[in-house]
Amino acid sequence: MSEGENRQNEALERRVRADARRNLDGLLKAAMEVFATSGVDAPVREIAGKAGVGVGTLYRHFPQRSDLIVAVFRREIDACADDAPVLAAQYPPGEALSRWMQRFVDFVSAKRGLSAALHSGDPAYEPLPAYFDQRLRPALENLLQAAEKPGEIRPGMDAIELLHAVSRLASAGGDDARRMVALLVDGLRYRAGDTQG
Amino acid sequence: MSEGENRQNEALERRVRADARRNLDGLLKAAMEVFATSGVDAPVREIAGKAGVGVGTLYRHFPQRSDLIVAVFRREIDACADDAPVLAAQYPPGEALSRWMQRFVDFVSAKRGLSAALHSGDPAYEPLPAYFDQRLRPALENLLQAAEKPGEIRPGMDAIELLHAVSRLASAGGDDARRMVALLVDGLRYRAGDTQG
DNA sequence: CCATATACGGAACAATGTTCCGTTTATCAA
DNA sequence: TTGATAAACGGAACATTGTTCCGTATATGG
Repeated sequence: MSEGENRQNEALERRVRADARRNLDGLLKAAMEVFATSGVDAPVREIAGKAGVGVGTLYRHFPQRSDLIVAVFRREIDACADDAPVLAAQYPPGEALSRWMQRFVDFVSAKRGLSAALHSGDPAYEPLPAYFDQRLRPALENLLQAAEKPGEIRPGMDAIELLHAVSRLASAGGDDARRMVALLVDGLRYRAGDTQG
Repeated sequence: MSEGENRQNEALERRVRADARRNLDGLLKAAMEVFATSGVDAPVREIAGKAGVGVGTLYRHFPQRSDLIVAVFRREIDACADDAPVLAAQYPPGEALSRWMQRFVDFVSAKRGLSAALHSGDPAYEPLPAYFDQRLRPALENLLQAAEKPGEIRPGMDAIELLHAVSRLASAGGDDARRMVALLVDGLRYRAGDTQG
């Protein structure tokens, strides 16, 4: 290959058109707003309308409805994961765990439809649980290990399993969700230090 | 009113036609089968087809899709409630509670879509949670009270709240669901006998 | 066996996800 | 600046599914 052709090895074949990027951003913004008010089941046309584009344009950027939902939720997951180390540095292990759990509950409760998408089983949403696990599992694992060491909770709890369970409980929303998650965490504490059956 | 008109006070105005009853039964049977294989989201036409009737007939008996779903699930709830007193008589309170919970988990897990319908929030499904609560709450309340008395679990747990939480966890299905519910029940045991803060 | 209320079947309608394609336009190079 | 062209756009059209409507068929009671 000639050096001229190779300049900027990636992004060689023409950069994305400005209107395309504009519309993609507008669609994400519109979708976030619509999902927040009407829920994730809102008609595609409503989102396209709010973004000021045709449905064809929407489908060019997000080949399936679910792709748009996934794109919107993806960016909401990071902030939650990043809070884990902060709380770990700020509180004793057991309390850091409790607090992050409540933080997580509030997050899932606020995003109506996240839990449903997560547990739908529909392969179209598969990238969402994948990202969810990849990002949140290490966060929770660190908290669990820190609390295991001094014997505050039972050892060997699987982080993914716990994460999924809590996200299910969280979908109830409100104080019920918070109480039930607290109860579940208390389950981790029950007979935590036992060595005999 | 004359005594002649009053004979058999209810069912006075012409008894239901035999074909109507036949079709209603057939629809329920078909729906149960279809729900079991294709899930509760299966098209109405599939159910009508399997029952050998037109969609008009289906809608005559079940004005909304959800009414059919509710009708199918309703009858599945009773058997579960009736097991509570049996287990209570057979095991010590704490174990009876654990065992019934697992029984309940298996029940909800088996009926894919029950949990979703239960927690959808759609007013069309309102009769379902209502029946669910009415039938299962007393069953669980008795188990809880029996286990509270000897101090095996913390007092004051709300049966409905617990029921809803467990049905959410149960929708995961499989061993994960069983483990998480067991963990939640252990939460009830954590510091059960404490009297000071 | 007739009259009639009841039930039936399926075409038609409405809402919504998705595809298609003729039209418009941003980008690049001359 | 301007023209060629690949890329993106818009929205009509299509497919699927819940629901309604109404002309037709039939079970029931006399």
